[in-house]
Amino acid sequence: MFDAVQSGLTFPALEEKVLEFWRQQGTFAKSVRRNEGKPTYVFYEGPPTANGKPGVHHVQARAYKDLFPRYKTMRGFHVPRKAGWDCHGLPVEIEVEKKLGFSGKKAIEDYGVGPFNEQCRESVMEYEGLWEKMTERIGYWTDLDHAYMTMSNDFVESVWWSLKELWNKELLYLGYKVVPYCAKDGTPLSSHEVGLGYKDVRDPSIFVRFPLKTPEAFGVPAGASLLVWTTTPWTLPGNVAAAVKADLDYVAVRHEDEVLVLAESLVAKVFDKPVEILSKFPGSTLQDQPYLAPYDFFNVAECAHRIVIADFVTAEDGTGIVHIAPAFGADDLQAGRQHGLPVLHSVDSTGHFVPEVGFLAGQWFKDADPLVIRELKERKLLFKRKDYEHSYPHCWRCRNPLMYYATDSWFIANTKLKERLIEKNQEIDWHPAHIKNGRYGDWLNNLVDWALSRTRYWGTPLPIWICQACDHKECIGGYAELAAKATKPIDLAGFDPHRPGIDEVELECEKCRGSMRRVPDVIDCWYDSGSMPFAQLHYPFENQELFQQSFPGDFICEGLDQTRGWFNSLHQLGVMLFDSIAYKSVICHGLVLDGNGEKMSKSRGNVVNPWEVIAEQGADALRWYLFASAPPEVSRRFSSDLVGEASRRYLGTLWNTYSFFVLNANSNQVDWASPAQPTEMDRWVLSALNRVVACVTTALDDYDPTGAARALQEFVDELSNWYVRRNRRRFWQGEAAAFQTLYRCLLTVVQLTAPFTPFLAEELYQNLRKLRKDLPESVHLCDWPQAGEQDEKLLYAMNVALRAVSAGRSARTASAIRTRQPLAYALMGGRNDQDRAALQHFAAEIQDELNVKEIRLLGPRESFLDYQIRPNLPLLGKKLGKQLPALKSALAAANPKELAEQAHEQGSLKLTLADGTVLELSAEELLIEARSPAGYSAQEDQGLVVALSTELTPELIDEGTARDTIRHIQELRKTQQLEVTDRIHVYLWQLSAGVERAVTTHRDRISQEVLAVSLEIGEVPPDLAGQQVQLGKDGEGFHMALKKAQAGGSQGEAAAPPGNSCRGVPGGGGSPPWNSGGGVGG
RNA sequence: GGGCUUAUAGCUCAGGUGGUUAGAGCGCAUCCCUGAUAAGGAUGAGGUCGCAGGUUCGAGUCCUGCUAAGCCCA
Repeated sequence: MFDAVQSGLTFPALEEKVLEFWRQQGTFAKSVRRNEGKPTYVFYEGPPTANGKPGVHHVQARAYKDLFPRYKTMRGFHVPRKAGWDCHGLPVEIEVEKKLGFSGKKAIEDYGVGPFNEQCRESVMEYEGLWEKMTERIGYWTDLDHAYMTMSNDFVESVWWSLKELWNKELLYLGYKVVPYCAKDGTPLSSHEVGLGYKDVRDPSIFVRFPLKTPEAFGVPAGASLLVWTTTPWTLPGNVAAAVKADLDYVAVRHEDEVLVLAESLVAKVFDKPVEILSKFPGSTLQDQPYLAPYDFFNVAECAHRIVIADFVTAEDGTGIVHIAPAFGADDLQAGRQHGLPVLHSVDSTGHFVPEVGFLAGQWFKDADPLVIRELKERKLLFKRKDYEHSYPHCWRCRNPLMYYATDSWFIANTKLKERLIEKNQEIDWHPAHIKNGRYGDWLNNLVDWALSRTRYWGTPLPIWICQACDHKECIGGYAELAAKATKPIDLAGFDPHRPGIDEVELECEKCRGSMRRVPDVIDCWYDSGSMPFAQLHYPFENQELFQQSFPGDFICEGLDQTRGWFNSLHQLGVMLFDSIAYKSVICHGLVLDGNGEKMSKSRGNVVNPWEVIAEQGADALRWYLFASAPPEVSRRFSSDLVGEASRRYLGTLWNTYSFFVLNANSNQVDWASPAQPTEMDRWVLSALNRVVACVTTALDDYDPTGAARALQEFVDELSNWYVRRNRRRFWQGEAAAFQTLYRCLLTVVQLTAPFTPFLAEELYQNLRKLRKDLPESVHLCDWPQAGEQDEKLLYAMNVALRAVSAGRSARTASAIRTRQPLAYALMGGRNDQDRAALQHFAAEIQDELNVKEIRLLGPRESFLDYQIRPNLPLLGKKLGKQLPALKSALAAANPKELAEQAHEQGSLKLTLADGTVLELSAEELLIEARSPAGYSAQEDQGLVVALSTELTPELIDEGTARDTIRHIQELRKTQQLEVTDRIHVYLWQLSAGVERAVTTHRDRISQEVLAVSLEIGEVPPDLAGQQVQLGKDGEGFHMALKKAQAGGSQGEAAAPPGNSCRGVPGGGGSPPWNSGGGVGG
């Protein structure tokens, strides 16, 4: 029938087997192909760089990236999945530099850009093999054979096309960008590199006088000066303006014999002694006031050396007046751009002062501070000087302090489309939702133009050529266009668009026939990744129709840190090129932390190797943990133990249930064909199944993998620990309805779990499919299950029953009477009619589970019950407000039993408060709950009362003893390693009086339960070793022995009832007498 | 320095619109059950719900401030 479930098989080994099956069957390709022609669900792969080894955090992203496409495939969508690799960028260059032992651009240029870029090209895919292995092993289905690569000619050409589109829309321009710059190495540093080199240093901070030219204009005495603060004295020769904040208050003060202007709130900090305040005005008053520049080495147009308004000015340090040198600060440059100020490069790109700066010419910028200070002091412009310690970035290679420096850069004027970008962002379905108007919304609101240039080597070359003669500029949008305009022929067959080859290509200027050369920059590699929706298809040179169908994408998923990275570049390019969003839904996942909650990083050495976890727990376990443990956006701690825990709970339970099913299905002749009459339990579990189908579907549609996983987990737990456990006897007896029900549950769960744990799902499915050859050859080729009807009343009733059982077990424990000992009856009461009906409905299940012979349902007015009465706060809170505390104390003082009776009889009751107020309350406004009656072992849960009668009769004691005996014989069967189906001869002797009575009375039952063909009482077997059994009670006990009966012997009379065809299933005769309890009282 | 996020049991996490005794799993201790058995169940210990104020009859939940951690930006 079904393949026997192997014992001792581990999940990792099973997964390897499934992988082989998928490989042989080509299951992934089939799953994509089967929905061709149906609506497409578009997934975009955010390309990783394969020049590092994949870690657990990569597995995390890939788990989600796999889940939703698998789900959508089962929902009938066509889901092509193209892999991709990010190839360009500084990280690649740095890796190669490390390998070659280089530091700085000069070493690269000496080595040769050509050979260097060749090294980069190879390095990019250094660990491709490892990535592919990992991708396959974790079951991430993606088409690696047709992966896009951002360095391929086709990809680069599409990027060029898009740049030309922007060029034609006049969105590309040349400007300055302030970058952290190492003057020694002659290179800008990435923010990552800057972060590597912070050091605490001591720098001068100086207060300088900028004499005002016309202070009378705003009522300040002639001769007054601005008091300006700076921590970089060397930038003062580049000064072009002073900035103030418009809504900050400024004052003119008299200090000794001079008048100084500064922010009011900083007066006390700047001056040691009290000063006289002459006048006060907002910063806006100072706008455009001219001042005498500290230096006039440059011939600056009229626009400079005046006061400007800037938002970034604060009143926290200094004087509230900021010196502006646009060449040496991002804020400065921004202010300069806003107010049309010139950029003075008083220091050149090697870090030395230019010849124009007289006394400083040729000085290294950082050595100039003391010289400037001395010079200012001589000219009496220095007001005061302090030293201060701060953390300042240094070059991680050469240890020299960095210079913030304005360099030439090409920009994308995306701020022109700012409103549209913000508008379109509203269409994106962000997960978590707060990113939309939080982190990403803020970013868009504070948008600045995108600096595209990178003065590096390994990247997409910027396709802009400039005429050496007339400065005419041209942007090239494709290779054919390039070949047509190049002065020398280009062989497009062997063409490489990368540096340095492309640098050699010259064009003829269409304006002056002069020679045009390419600007040497490469572009920001974020632009590459943002281009992937069209560039992966070589659009518009090919695949025009395909692109129309696959843009925008339905779903993308990357780390939260990509908000301003890939998520942003995609959105920017989508809006700028196509006036569209680029993706509809996005999951931003959090970080994977180590077991101590620390970020995993190479330098800390706490990176968990995913291979170890996979070898130990398996890929499904790892995937399941990632899905179930926390929502994607939450950073979670990670350890192999946590994965193991999640795996035991879900995978283990599901496996157990499946294995139980197969074991029993194989040892029975189950009638699978004819529809069997379901029991109430069957109907319940099928309702619960429908509920979980609906729940998982809704959660996945809402991109909530954790909600889906947890619902699934809860159902599997209920299925195993309630449905299967309650129905074990039905399975032993081969009852068709039970098998058909469990089969349906397992098959459906296997389909539901297929996108989450694809390996286990496949393994179970292949075996379950043996019954139904009409099913597809793989679970991943199945349709997603449809949710059928749910019987809400039944679901509610079972919930009540489960709570009653739980309370009953609790009462059992408290009674100190073992569960094997049957009890005469249990009293049960509910809060309302609905709960009481539920208890009645499942009385048989409850009494069997608790091993009581009868359940007596308590009516609402049982006189011996205690009651507790509490206000129904959601109702009364609104009605009474401040009177609530008085009501509570009145209720506490009253006799709850009398009040309950009054409420039951009249439907309402009157209550007198301490202040004499009489309140009339309806029954709904109070929670009247029965409490445990005295004299019983009772437990109560939210108004549900379960009280066990603890009085034992001799008959009950005998039944208990008989069950004890059975239990010990079964134990002996196990220790003698008999098969479940083996028949036995049983010998009992030296029985105590109680045992003898019990065994004699229940002799047939005992025989049936233990599959005894004979049960000898009082006879010592001649050649068998006996075992003594001591029952817990005083002196009760017996000796026992058993031996296996010969097959084909005189079996049957005691064990299997005539006509029962099942092959040796314990308890073939149905329920034992202690489970056939009486009816339901009440 | 700014923005966003997070903070609940030893660990991992739940706790719509404020409401009654703050829950689950794991771990620990004790016990029960036992042919799904390397499972299952019960009980217990373990919480000032990060801290401090405020609003309210009532705050884990709403408001303000602070602290810590993380991410992004400067």
